[in-house]
Amino acid sequence: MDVYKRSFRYDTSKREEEMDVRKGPWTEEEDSVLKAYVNIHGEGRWNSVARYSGLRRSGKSCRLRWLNYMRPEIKRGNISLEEQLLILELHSRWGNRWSKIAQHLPGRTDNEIKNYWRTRVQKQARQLKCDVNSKQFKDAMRYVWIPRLIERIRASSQSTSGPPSTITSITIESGSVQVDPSLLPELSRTSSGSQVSSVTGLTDCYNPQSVSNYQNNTRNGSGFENAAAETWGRDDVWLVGGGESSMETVWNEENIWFLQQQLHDEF
DNA sequence: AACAGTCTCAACCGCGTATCC
DNA sequence: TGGATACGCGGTTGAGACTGT
Repeated sequence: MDVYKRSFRYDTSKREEEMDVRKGPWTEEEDSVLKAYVNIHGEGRWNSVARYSGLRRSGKSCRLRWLNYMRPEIKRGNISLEEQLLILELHSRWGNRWSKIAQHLPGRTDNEIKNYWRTRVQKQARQLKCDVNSKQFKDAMRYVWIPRLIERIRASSQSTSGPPSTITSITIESGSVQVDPSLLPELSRTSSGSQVSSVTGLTDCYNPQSVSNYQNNTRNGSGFENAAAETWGRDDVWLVGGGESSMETVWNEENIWFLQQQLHDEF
């Protein structure tokens, strides 16, 4: 990569040109300089950080490095099932508002969530040969992926007594998953004002009968949806193996092939 | 072991908005 | 009020890691 390539933007880039700003991966030394500076002066005023810390980096670069990598509360490691569930739900509500979504996942950055979406979710859409924004894919998420995630969250919370989730909107207690209704209004519509809605009810929303009801209530069910309703209600169809990630479990090859058939019968 | 293809994620870019003077 | 500057967001890129042949 050309780490010294120049930008011709007017504002900060103009200054960057003048001061020979460094680009590319950060070194440990740069990290410690940034950390020391932020510890003393606090976050914000990133151009000042760049100017006075001695780093030959742009303010933007300093900000990004701090927010996405160096903040002490940054959480590392795989996105948990609860986090996946929340990302799917919040994305269905807000779309690509990554920073807004990230606000509800403590320790996760917008960049991380964006990467997760692009690498995992969009990949599934590609495999299904449909657009990630298409109704078909959204239905697949809503009626297959999300219910399976909920099922797995419940199963894992029953089988382990590990530390509670750090996600404030979803908590797991004695085998049931509690979801903050303010974040999932669509799913909590039936909870009549209680502070949390149990996913026992949420799962019910996704059983085959409910899917069928949904179809009747919206439009005459298509072949895709009818077949999906019949298939997605059956756990054994989607559970292959045991230890893999929830996505691989749900989107095994056989089922992707099946969904592809159903999706393209529609066209 | 070597190579090719794929995946992951840190970092960059451009643009829109907020703030300052 | 308007221009300059700073900040934040979403989209994109590409190097390195990983996986399959």
